[in-house]
Amino acid sequence: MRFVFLALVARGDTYGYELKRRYDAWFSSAWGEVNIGQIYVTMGRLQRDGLVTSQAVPQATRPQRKVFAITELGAKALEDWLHEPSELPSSKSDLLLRLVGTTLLDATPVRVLVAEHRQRCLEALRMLDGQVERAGRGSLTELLLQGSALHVQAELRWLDLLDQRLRGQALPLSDHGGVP
Amino acid sequence: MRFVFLALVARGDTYGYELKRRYDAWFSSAWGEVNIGQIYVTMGRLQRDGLVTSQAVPQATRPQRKVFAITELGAKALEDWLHEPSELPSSKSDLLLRLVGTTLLDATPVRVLVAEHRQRCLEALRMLDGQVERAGRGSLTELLLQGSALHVQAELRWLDLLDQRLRGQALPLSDHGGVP
DNA sequence: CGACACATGTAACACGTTACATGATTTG
DNA sequence: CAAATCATGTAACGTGTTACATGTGTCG
Repeated sequence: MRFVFLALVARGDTYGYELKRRYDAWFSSAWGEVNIGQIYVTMGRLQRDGLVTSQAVPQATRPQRKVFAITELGAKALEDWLHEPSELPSSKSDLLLRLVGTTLLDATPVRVLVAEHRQRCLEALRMLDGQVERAGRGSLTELLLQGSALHVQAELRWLDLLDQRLRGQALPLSDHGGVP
Repeated sequence: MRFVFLALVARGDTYGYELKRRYDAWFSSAWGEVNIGQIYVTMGRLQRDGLVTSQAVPQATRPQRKVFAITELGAKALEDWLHEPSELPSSKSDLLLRLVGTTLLDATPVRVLVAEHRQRCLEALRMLDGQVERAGRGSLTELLLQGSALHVQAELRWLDLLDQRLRGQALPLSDHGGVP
């Protein structure tokens, strides 16, 4: 997130309130609106780290603005970040953690939980598809939503794997090395 | 994570060091070993929140153990957590954030970055497949690794979508509402 | 007057993560 | 003796998140 805000500043000096407008213009339809407080927190941290500077700009009527500008250090950090290899998607999704939890408890209703999770995924997928259609063709929003949809589909496939196991054998798992 | 540890305690009272052994027995092949420090931090927080209690158990020779036990509150919290609807996979993957960053900068080498990202994903997928084969058939490890693989595949599909766009039009994105 | 948009900010919390400190006991 | 193992812990950091405080000017 910090780098997203840094990139937004890199598009031209701004102050917090307009930064929120920029963010929302780009991302609100896919990610929701950003909490204005978070902008000031994040920008404060970026400034602390020397990636941006700020300058107070008084205005005739309205309260003073604090205009942020990216520094050389910031531009370099951004550049570096863009070229770093990205991390793989986290292997610890919320869904996966909960099913792991169920397994650890030897809780029986795994099948039920899996079914419920699948329902929710399907539901989410329907919603995402609806949003995708409403989003402009070729828009960033469309692309972001498609990304989400693909990951939800991945979870559905994973649930299929789980189901196969649950059908095949009584206990789904076995490699815990004998420790209780 | 806190709930994973809580579930491990729910399998029977333990102390930190053995908790690490349990965790590693279940998860190290898919998630790597846990840092021992994290266990004490997490257990401390669980205790602070009343989800576990601890009791010092002196030993003949070795240093004293601090044995954790789950409380009623903890058992309830765990139960509740298991039945909560899980969150959708985060729509803000590291990869996605970086490509968004590239877009915001109007950086030209999007194609290059996409190609590099694809290489890394393919590479990761090969590694995961290798690990899956090495993992026991039907093991938890196998299931976790398959989950990761599916999400990497989702990212690859997303990269395909991106590529289609990059081929189709000069600028990949357009819905930023006209704000700079 | 009161509500609303503009504008900035802070304090606090949760969570994960790691580097480091401490000390005892066993083993080579 | 030195190193490894057992065992516990803490201080600090990074990051995201939100609830709240504060103030001005405009408009109905």
